[in-house]
Amino acid sequence: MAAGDTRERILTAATDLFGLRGVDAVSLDVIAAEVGVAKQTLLYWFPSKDDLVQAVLVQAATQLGVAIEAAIRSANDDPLDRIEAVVRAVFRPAVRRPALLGLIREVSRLSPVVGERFQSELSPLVDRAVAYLQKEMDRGRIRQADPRLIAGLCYATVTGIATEPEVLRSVGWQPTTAELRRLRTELLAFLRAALAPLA
Amino acid sequence: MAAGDTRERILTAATDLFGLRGVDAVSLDVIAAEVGVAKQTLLYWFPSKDDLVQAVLVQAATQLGVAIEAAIRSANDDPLDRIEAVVRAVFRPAVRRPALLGLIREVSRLSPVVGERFQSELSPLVDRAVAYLQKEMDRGRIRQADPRLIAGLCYATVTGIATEPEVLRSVGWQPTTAELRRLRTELLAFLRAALAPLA
DNA sequence: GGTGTTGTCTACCAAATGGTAGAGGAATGT
DNA sequence: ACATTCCTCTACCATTTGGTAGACAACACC
Repeated sequence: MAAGDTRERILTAATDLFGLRGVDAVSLDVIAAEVGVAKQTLLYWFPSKDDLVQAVLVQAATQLGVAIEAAIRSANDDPLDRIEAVVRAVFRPAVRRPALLGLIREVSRLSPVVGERFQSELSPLVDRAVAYLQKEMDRGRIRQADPRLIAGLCYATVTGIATEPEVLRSVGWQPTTAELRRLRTELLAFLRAALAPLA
Repeated sequence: MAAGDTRERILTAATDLFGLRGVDAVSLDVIAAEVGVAKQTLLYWFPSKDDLVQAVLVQAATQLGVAIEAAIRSANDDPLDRIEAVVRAVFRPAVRRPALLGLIREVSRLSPVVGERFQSELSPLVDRAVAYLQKEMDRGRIRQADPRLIAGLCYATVTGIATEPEVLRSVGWQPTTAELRRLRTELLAFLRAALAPLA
């Protein structure tokens, strides 16, 4: 077995399970069983459950950051196009692995030290986004508003819709490929309308 | 002590604690301590934790339904005004007791039977909302789109923003009264822009 | 006064949980 | 050949959790 392989597999399984059922609801035994390894092996790679949670969050934040970075670089200058590119970049992995965003929702419940660590990992990204929104508002290319709250609202919309399929199911939506594309289309139209400068 | 008082106090404490920390993270002992009563007293009123969770959810859904119903009746005919009234009605209790919406987010993780019970409690409300959106789209008073997904998107935005104060804190937001009003104002402007018919 | 009924309690339990102790196998370096 | 380091394991433990058993007091009904 290749070195580091076990660690990787533990991280993957933990990300899926934590995101799906919540950190508290998933025991080390369950993760160990999923990976096919003894519990002590988990505790060898991650000395405590908190350490494992933190590693999962940091990895998730890093992957998210990379995906967003790439999306921004490849998009054209128009802010709505740029935001659309970011949403597309986030939407794809969020749907393929709903665990990832679901996990972020958990941060508030974790021990403060883990939460702070995660937040410090993410805050440069957030600051940049807010500054960008402010700049484009000044140029009149998106609707005038509080850029901090606009960032929060966009985040809430995207995260909420990507992590609550059961809510959509309650309005008769099914997670088929076609319906997923439709959802993404509607989400983007929704955000464009919400952000476009008033005519 | 008045009859039914204990039961009421258990329900209230359980709603707060479940919504704040998650169902799995809150033990019966903690709830009992919060209420100031023995654990067995909880299990007298609610034979199992699942029963307690279900009671909490049904009560929350009922209260939500009543608040929305009242808001709709008192609003004027314009659909955007009507939606604003509903959001205001939901926003107020959600902020005063963030537990309530936070709990609804938990439904997907609970035992299927509890989830279904809750959904059947809520689905008439949802169906009505979707039908209403469809009607107003046909009349051209809100933007043409899939009414089911628009309902989901509005829900995701409101719920997300009301239940994730730590996300807002990461953009420098503080939960003061003034900031709360500002948040509500921006949320309503965001939704109005997202839903208004294209010019 | 006796006989339920209702509501609360103390005492207890089996299972699950996060974590410790330490053995052992397999590479690797010397 | 031997020691060391790396990785995984079995065995165990203290604590916590949801839940049971049953005592006890207050009250109602007759």
